[in-house]
This record gives sequence, C-alpha cells and structure tokens, in this order.
Amino acid sequence: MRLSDGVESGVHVCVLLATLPNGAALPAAKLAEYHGVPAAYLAKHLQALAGADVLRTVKGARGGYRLARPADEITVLDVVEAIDGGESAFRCSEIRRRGPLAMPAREYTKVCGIHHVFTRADEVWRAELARTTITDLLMGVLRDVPRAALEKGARWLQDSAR
Amino acid sequence: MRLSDGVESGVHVCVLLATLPNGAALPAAKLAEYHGVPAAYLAKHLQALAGADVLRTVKGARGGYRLARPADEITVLDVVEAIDGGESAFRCSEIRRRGPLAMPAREYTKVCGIHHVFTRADEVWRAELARTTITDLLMGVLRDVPRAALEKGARWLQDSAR
DNA sequence: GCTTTCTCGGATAGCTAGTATCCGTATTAT
DNA sequence: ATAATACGGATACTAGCTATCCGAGAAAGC
Repeated sequence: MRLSDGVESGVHVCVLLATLPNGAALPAAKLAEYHGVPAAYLAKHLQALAGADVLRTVKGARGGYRLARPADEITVLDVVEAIDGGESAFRCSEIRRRGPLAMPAREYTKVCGIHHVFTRADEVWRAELARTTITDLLMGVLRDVPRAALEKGARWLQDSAR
Repeated sequence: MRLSDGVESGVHVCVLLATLPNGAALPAAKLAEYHGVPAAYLAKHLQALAGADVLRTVKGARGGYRLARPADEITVLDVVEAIDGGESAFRCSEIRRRGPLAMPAREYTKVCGIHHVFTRADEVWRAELARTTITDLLMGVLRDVPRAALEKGARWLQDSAR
C-alpha cells in the first residue's frame, strides 16, 4: 500500500503558500524550484488541488497559485483527498459471493464483515489526518527548522516576488 | 492508494480455516476453489501468511494450511502486515532538505512535521485493524450469512475432507 | 525402506496504475 | 501587442502487483 508521492509535495506547497501575504500568488515553476521537485509533475498535482478548492489559480501574467481558504481551514486530509482520491484503500470484491457457496445476490443484505472492518479503519485514518491543519504544520516548521534555513527561505521568497 | 488485493483473500482464508476442527488442514487448491480465486496466485499469499506465523503449513500427503494460533489471537492487522507489509503508506522523501533552502543534514534533528502527521494516522489505522480478530469475523459471518449458504459451505467442507 | 503421491516454495512472465514529461491553447497583466 | 502564466490532453516510462509455472521436499501407504 502506498500513498501517491504527490501528496508530500502538495502538503509542502500548501505550507509555503500559507506564508505569503494576503492574496499573493506564486507560479508553479517557483513552487517546484523551491521544493526541488520536477516542475511538470508538480503542475499536475497543483491542478488537482485547485480542482478540489484547496488552491485557487490566478491566471495570466504574474499569476500563480494561492490558498483558496485561510490556512487554518485547510486540513491535511483535504490535500490527501484532492491528490490521492477519496476512495478507501481496501476494495471489496465480494469474495463471499464467489466459489461453490455462491447464493443469489438478494440474499446478501448486510455488508461483508471484512469490508466493514476496513471501512472503519479508513475512517479513523482520515479523521486523524483531518485533525491537523496547514496552520498547525506551519507553526511546527517555524518551531523546529533551524533559524538559518528560515532566513534563507525568506530571502528566496523576496527575490522570487520581483 | 490501494491495499494489495491479496489481503481480502487472506482474511477470508483465515476465517474459513477457523472453522476447521482441531489441527485439520486444507490444501491451497481447495482454499482457492472455495473462494473462487486463482489457485496459483492465492498460493503466494498463503506462503506470506505462513512466513509471518499466521498460518502453519502441513507438508506431505493430506497436508495443507491451518491457523498457526487460535483464531482469537490472530488479528486482521496480522494478515495485512503479512501480505501488504508493515510499511506506512506515506513515504517521506525529505523534501525540506531539497531546493534552495537545503541545510547541512545535521541541522535536521526533529522528524518532519508532515511525516509525523502521517505516522500518527498510520498508527491509528493499524490500531483499528488490530481490534478485530478472526474469531470476531467468524461470528459475524455466522450471524449475517444466509442459513442456506452456511449449510452449503458445511457440506462442501465435508466433501473436501475426504 | 521404497515408492508414490501430494504439498510447499521460489523463480518467472504479464499487466495495471502511477510517475514523470511534453506541448499547444486560453487568459491576463503590462 | 507582448510576455508570462495556468490549463488540458497526449505520451513514454517505471514500479509494484497480479498471475502462472515447475521443481524440491515431505508424509503416507505398501
């Protein structure tokens, strides 16, 4: 089981965008450069995030991406569902209806117990991801990352703003 | 994100094996036939389960697979980790160390905050799966599955025992 | 003790989904 | 008008999972 790689980039992008003043935007190419990831690939995930109303696009020259909502109203789950999709990791193929025990379909009224366990597990997983907002992550970064790195980042952002 | 399909078969197999008397075993071919899944493919997952000490193999003529432990000491998580592996779905590629902000490696003492969120989510997911045992699932099947199907299954098992 | 039968076990192809990339079009600020 | 930027589709490439095969080894029966 593996989460899409794009999720990691997506969350990092949101944290970075949360540091921008008011309605400023940053183009996809800059976002990719900042994080050291392939630009063409990141663009795809940015589009997914925009489609899910996590990011908002600013078209035209001096455009780019910005957060669609305040950072404390965007959860990690929002990013995950935008990029990786909202489906459960487990897919029930109704094994109980196959093989020599097969019964007419109408006999199976309740959901398969195995299916149910994974559904619950998926729910608690998503609930946990929904507990953390982009603001929470940003505060963590400000606390844990070395001061020198923060200053470096701030300078880079100013240079890119021009 | 997608869990290996084999997990579903694996759990169903364990539930079926839990219905066998004492130390009786069922060969891989029969297990596959019962569930209507490809035999050669199921064999692979059975081996993984045996390697993880969830199932025990009985070699030679009239051999097969049986549970390695009492059914109430085997959790759904045990099956998942045997077949799908114990790794977290999220893989941190340390994006924060890339791009223009990169700092010497020793500067990063704490684990990345984003990584941490997914680690927690993975833990609650696994904890939830560990709450359900094969016995729990078997009781659910006995409760929810139509009586006719249960009888059909019992007959099939008897015929296979020969 | 030998043979026969049956089983696991690892090695090997095929396929699907996701990763990574490109380019042409539409849109906006300057 | 021009330059910069997002957007969407089309396309190679890759990894991991799906599916299959055949040989080694172990038990059972004579």
